[in-house]
Amino acid sequence: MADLRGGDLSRLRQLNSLTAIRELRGSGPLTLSALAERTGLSRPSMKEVTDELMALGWVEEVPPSQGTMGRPARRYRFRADSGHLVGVDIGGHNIRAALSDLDGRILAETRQPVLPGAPLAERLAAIERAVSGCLALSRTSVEQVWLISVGTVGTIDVEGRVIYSAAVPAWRDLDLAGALREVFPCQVLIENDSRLAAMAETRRGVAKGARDVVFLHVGRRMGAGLIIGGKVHRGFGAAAGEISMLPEARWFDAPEHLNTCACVPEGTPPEDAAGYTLAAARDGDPVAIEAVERYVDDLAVGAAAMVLIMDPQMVVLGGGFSRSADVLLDRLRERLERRCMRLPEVRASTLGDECVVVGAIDYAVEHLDEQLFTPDRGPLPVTR
Amino acid sequence: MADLRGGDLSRLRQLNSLTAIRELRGSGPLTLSALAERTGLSRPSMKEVTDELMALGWVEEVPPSQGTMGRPARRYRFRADSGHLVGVDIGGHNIRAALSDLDGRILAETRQPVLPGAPLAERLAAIERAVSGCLALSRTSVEQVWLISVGTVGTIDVEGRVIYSAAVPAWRDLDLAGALREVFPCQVLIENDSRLAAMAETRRGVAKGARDVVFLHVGRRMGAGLIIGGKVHRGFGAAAGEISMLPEARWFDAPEHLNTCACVPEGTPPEDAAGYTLAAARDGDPVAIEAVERYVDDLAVGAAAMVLIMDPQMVVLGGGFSRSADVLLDRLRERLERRCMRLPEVRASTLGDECVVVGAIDYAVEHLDEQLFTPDRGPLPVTR
DNA sequence: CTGACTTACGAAGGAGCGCTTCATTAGTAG
DNA sequence: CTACTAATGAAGCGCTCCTTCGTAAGTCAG
Repeated sequence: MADLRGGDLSRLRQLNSLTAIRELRGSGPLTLSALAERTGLSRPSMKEVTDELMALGWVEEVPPSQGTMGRPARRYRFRADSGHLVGVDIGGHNIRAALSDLDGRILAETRQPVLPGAPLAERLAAIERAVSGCLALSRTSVEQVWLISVGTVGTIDVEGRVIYSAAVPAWRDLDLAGALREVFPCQVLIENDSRLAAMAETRRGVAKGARDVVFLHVGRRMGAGLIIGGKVHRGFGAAAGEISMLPEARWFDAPEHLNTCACVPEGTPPEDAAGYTLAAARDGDPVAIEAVERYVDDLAVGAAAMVLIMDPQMVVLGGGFSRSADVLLDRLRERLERRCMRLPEVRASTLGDECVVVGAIDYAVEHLDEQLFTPDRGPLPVTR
Repeated sequence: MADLRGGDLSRLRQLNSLTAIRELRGSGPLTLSALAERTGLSRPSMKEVTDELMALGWVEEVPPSQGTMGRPARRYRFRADSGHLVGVDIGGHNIRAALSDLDGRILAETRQPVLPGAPLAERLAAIERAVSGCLALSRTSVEQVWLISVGTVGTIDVEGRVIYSAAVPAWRDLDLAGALREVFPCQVLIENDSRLAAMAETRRGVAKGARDVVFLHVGRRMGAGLIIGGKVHRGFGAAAGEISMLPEARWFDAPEHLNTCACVPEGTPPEDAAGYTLAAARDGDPVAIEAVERYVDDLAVGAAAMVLIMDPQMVVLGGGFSRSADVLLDRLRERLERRCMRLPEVRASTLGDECVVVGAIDYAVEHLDEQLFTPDRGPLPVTR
């Protein structure tokens, strides 16, 4: 039930302006006639609307397309460059940042390595360096950034305070949103990284267009993100997807099967062990295959729980181990098939390491849209 | 992002009419001034809207309230009696039906006993008897019924075809919606009964107002229904909530702890065994308590999985065993607290056996609202 | 290069909806 | 009976969108 409310005449104009913007955002430059047809308005009215939007800086004219019959029509397009969005991925070893326009098109990316045990101040400084780097790369000033969207491990409450973070202990109880707001003069959004990755996959990855998606983060730690009805599902206490806490789901220690496999040569750094096992399994090493089988056995229990409870359209395998999806996918499918009523599609992430940053951007775009298209908050800033 | 679309001037009127209807439905009879204030319109405009709605039969005038200062204001109210809704609960042993007005206020209820093994035709006949009974009780003709909403065990696909039903094998592959549509000349909705019970609890039961709710059906069979964002969550293949299929969740055989308890006297009919055990546990029988502990141990695993994955605001315990909620609730809470990051509220259903019928009615109301308040489908039938 | 054709533009006039304003009406309080 | 209160109903205005028309700016055929 949409939040429709009638009202003044001016409200009707507002509604029409917003539909126009939405159409322009959705499909490149459009002529007046095309816009009129899509929005259902007459051409003269459409003209008035676009004139207003141009004056406000939301829309601009582009050169008419040539070679058509008849008088060339003016074309208009959404000014995606009238503002910018920043996405940040705060990982254990790396901090990634990306800058995008208002359509979520990525303009620049940077990465700042950081030691897992680095103190708080150092981490925050690295975040600032990563973001500034992006801005510098595309010659954008920080005032042009409308929204910063951050993904990190752990659970984050509604106000952007970190509740719990196993990977980055220093994060606990930190008012992350507040700390970032002091550095960057704009709105700050914080979300769990698995949820943002899930978002990215449904917006531009392998699950594009799906409404209900379960994203499995398989890597040195296990995590999950849910998309329900096309939107990120946070849960009442922002703790949705934490199935790895349940011993019976057998997720928490699952990676140990890969880490402690006998096939891993002595002296291998612990963070490379699992990767080695997966590679060995691909090459047919029976010991490694045995370890992978046991790993997927465990992975499938928690995954089946999520599938049975949610009945999603698709399960997406992401995170570090998803590089070895060829070794994992069929095995996971086979086990899910056995346990679930209806086997959803099971696919591997296509976005790789950028998954979370890109998801942060997509999350920001969604947030922006929501502000834009929610009546009573009115078309946002004007002619920046 | 609301489904806002601008358009014609008449569209604005439509929007205003709908908000007026919504306000009137929400809070009893209202005067013009009150309506105007709530919708944001001016009084003269409001008058025009209500005149139109009266002409269409959606709204009627009621006598003005007396004893107020100044000229008594006309009062208007939504004509909830201008149409009717029917809810049906197809259980193993009973078929319940209820008739309500368009606000979901229940006007009549009936129950038809039916044998678990009854053939298809007999069951359908019982449904028809139950519904006709309701109509007769409140002297309503079948033409006045806008919507029939049915709850049943098993999974039902989008078109109303039964995919799977453990309790009623004859149901399998039956086009239930189609069969009912042949008998009743109106729209037919089919849903899983646990989901409808969940709906009832969030609409008028113990979880009223909550947006994310997990409903646990505890009884001779186990089931679950999810409410996410205030709406029933079906899942992509209408199979959401089927966690009892997962052996590791330990739900499927959980009731056996109660059924086969040594405390149950020989000769007790099998359907009463669990109830006996629960009652004995309440009275302090240590053997029964032991069985209940084991039962809740199992129940808590699947429940914890749902809580960890969804992070709901509330868990509602419903179904036959919830009559013994006093024996179960604290034990369940204690186990969930141990397993989950954040313990949601855990409460017992307050609606009892009528849960599913009432939920069916609520589901019908929601469906109606959605049709009503979704633009482009326009205010439904006129002056019935 | 010219004329026919196609398509878009822009201005003018009209209808619908909501707003404000003001005199009128129907009650209660003293 | 009079003063006061609050709703009613009618009149006039402004905004938004619509339809209709003549005009402008291209392409295409000869």
